Amino acid sequence: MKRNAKVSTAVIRRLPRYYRQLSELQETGVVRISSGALGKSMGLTASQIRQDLFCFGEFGQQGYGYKVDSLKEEIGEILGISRGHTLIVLGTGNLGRAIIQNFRFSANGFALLAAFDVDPVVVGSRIAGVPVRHVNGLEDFIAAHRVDVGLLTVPMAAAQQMGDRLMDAGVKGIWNFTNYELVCARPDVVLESVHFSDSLLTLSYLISQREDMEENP
Amino acid sequence: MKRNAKVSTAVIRRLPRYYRQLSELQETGVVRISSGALGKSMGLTASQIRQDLFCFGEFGQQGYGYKVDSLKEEIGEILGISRGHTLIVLGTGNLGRAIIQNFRFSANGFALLAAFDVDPVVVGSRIAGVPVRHVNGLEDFIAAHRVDVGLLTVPMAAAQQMGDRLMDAGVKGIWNFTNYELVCARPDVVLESVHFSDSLLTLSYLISQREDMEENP
DNA sequence: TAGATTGTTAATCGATTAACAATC
DNA sequence: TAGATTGTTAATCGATTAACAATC
Repeated sequence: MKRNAKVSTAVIRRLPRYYRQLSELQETGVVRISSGALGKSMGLTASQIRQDLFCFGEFGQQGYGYKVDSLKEEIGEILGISRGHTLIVLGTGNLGRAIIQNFRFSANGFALLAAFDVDPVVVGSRIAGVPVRHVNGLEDFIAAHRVDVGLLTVPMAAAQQMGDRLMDAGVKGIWNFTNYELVCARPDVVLESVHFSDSLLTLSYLISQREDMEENP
Repeated sequence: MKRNAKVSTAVIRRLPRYYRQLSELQETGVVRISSGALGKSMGLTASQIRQDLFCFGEFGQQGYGYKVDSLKEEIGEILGISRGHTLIVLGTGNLGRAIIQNFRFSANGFALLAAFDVDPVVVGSRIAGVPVRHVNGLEDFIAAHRVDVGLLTVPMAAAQQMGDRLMDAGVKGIWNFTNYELVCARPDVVLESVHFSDSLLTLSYLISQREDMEENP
C-alpha cells in the first residue's frame, strides 16, 4: 500500500463493488482483466478505476492488466476482510432472523458471536446455530468478548437507546437497519445505516421521472 | 416546481433523507425549521440544503425558514409518494418474508399487490395478508394489473433470470435485494440495488482504519 | 520487438460552499 | 422597523476524465 492519505468516501464506496465484481469474474473463470474491461462491466471509466486503485498502491502490470485473483485479494485486504472482525445482532424479529439465517457473514470476514433480544420465548434458543441471549447481559458479553460491530434490527423506538448502549459498551461500529436516523456523538464509533425506505424512495423518484417523460415527451 | 433540469444523483439520494428527517421533526412537534438547523441535524450545510431545494422550486419564506409540514409534503410529492405506485415481491424466503411483514410500503406510497414463489408449500397461502402466487403466473399477473416495481429476494442464482422476466413483462423498476449485480440493458427500466455486503464491507474498511490509527497514532 | 496497458500527472467538469441582495 | 433567513449567483473545492511516458 502507498499513499492512502484521505481516501474519499466515493472511492471507499466503490471498493466493495470492485470486490464483488472480481469475485464474480473469479467464479466465471476469468484470470486477467484490464481497467477498461472492468470499468465497462461496472459502468465506470478505465481512468476512474486506475485512479481509485492508485490511492492504495500498484496492483497491475503494464501491458497486461490485473490478475483477478490477486487484485481481489488485495482489495479484500484493504477492506479488512482478514482481520477477524466480530459482531452481534440486537433484535431477533423477522428482519434480524432473516439476516442471521441468510447473510454470509464469514464471506465478508465477520464472525457472528451472538444475538440479543428481550422476548423470553427466544432467549436461550438458537437461530441458525447462533445463541440468543437476553439484552440484560449485553454489557457483560461485550466486556467478556471482543465485539467489533453491533447490528441493530430492533424496533425503531428502541434504536437510539440500544445504539447508545452499544457505543458505551465499546463497539467500534454500528450497522443500523432500523429506519431511525441514529445520532452518534462519538467520533471513535463508525455508523453505517441501511435505510430500505431511502432506497425505495429513490426508486420511486426515478420511476416518477420516467412517467413524466412519457406524458410530455 | 421550477427548473428540475438534470438533478444530480447526489441531490436525489438526499431527498429521502430530507423526507425522513422532516417526518421525525413533524412527530416531535417542530413546526418550522431553518436551512441552518435542518442542515446541522443532518450533517449538511445550510447552503447545500438551499441549493438542493432550489432544483425543484421555492418552498421557504425569507426571514422565517421552512414549514416542516409543507416542506415534507412537497418533497413527498417530488419523490412520487402520492402516485399510487405498486409492487410485487419475487421470492418468499426469510428475507422476502421479513420485508413483506415489516416494511411499511404504504408509508412510502407503494401498494404491495402480491408475492411470487416456486415452492408449492407457500404458493396459495398469504403472508401478512399478501397472496403468494406461483411464478408461472408472473407474466399474466403483470399483464392484468399495473405493476410498477418488482422486488427481488430470490436466490442469487435466479436473480438475473427473474430480473429479465420482470423487465420483459414491463415493470418500470427493479428493487434488487440479491447480492448479484443485475445487468439491466433497458434504458427505460430503473434498477435500484440494496447490497448488504457492500454496506458491511464499507463498515469493515472504516473500522480497520480506526484500528490502524490506534496502533500508529 | 510491437502492442497493450498501467501508474501518474494535468485538465476538466461538477458539486459544494460562500456571499449577498431580496424580502418576510 | 430590525433581524433573520431565503433564493440565487459566483467562487471554491474535489472528483472524474484525459493524456502520456514508463514498461511489461
